[in-house]
Amino acid sequence: MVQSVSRPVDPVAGVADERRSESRGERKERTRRHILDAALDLCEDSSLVALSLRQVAKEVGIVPTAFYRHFDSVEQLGLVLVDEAFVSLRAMLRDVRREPELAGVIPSSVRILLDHVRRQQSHFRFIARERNGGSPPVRDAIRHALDMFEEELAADVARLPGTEVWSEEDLRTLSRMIVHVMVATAERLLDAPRNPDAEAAIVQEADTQLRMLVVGALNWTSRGE
Amino acid sequence: MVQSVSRPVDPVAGVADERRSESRGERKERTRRHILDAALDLCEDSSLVALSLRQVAKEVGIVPTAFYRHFDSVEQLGLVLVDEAFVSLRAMLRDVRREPELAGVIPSSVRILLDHVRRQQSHFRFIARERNGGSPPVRDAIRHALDMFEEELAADVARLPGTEVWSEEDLRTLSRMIVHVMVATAERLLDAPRNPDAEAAIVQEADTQLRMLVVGALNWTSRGE
DNA sequence: TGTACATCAGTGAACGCGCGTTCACTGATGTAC
DNA sequence: TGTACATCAGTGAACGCGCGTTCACTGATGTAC
Repeated sequence: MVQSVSRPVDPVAGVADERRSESRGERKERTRRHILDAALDLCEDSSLVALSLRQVAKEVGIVPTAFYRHFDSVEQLGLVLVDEAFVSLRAMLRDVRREPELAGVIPSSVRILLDHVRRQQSHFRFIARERNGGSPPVRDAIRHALDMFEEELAADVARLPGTEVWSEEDLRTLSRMIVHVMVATAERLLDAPRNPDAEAAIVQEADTQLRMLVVGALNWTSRGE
Repeated sequence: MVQSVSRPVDPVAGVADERRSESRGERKERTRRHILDAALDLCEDSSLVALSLRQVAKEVGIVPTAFYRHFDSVEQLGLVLVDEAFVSLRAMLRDVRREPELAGVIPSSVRILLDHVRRQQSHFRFIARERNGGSPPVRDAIRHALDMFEEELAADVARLPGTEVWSEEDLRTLSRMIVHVMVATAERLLDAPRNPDAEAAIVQEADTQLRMLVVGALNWTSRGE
């Protein structure tokens, strides 16, 4: 053994020099992160309910029992992943709000969606998958978070000029459809081979869909006047 | 034993008198049906990937190995379920086409959707779940079937008066959104407690959404003229 | 109609394997003095 | 600064269990003569 210094074997790897300065807490946090990442990776093409604690432990490089130092069960880990995924989503909404020009809000939103889907692929895939396919607790957590997301969006839409005359229900209906288009677009982007042309086509269509929705909503309102 | 006639034990139950007249083929078919139904039931709240062959066999009342007389694997059984579910969906589309009045097409479509979701709950739930959460082959089969479904719908929409001036893309975009609304409505109906008020609210909203879409599409078209 | 043979849906023992969870443990890190 | 003790992330053996799959089988149903 070259590495004969009497340190515990670090399953998570990393450069020795960096390790020297790591506190126990930092180490634990690092392992925790690796467990979360491994779980997200491993359930990529099936579902969290089909993922075993031992698979995760093996991937991380720890003994199965060490898992319990971080989570009570795979399902509890799943709930943590839901929280993390929604942090990603809310960050997206924050970016969308930055667009100052009303006219540019649709293309810029779609752009931002594409950008976030690309960078947070695993989180988006996780939500899409577990929203219907997960265990009831995970499913409920996702539904609840999506509802809140929808409400936030409804509030944003309500701030746009011209919407004052809309009823509460119509506002809600519109923002629900916007969320649907966003979700559907995200799902199609996740499926699309990482092919720029395919991505462009999906983005283009999302753009058209949102415009159609807005045109519909505007004319709808005028009907009610 | 009362039933001392030397017949094989029938795991699938049924009245003795009826059984007497059943051929071997009919019996086999009956067991097969029970396997499919049991699988659909058992994966109700998780996913097909988390379902074991032994659970299914136990539910049906056969020995695990007998499963192989009907299917190669749980996954192959899943593909059969996809086919069956889409027969349900196509039946729905057929019903929708029966509506002769253009004006009534939206409310009648939503009614029919509600009706089919109620009666074919398991199939709808299965598709919603496995569309994103299933194993890759099952997922692909569902996607492919949904694409065909969408195409059929696009063809239906194209037959409506006033759509002649639309581009191929716009037609496709609209029908995709209609499918999205239908899918989303079905999912919400599946979640809704079997409460008439909740169902009515969802149906009402779907109605509004479809109308908004149509209004949007009509005005959209006129922009292109 | 009766007999001899083929078919085949369902049986049941057996296998090796990966699973979640328990438990007592180790030894580096952290802390109190 | 040095020492003695507490903490606690990760270890490794062990457990009983349900899993998919193999195999040789049984005996009612189906068929050919």
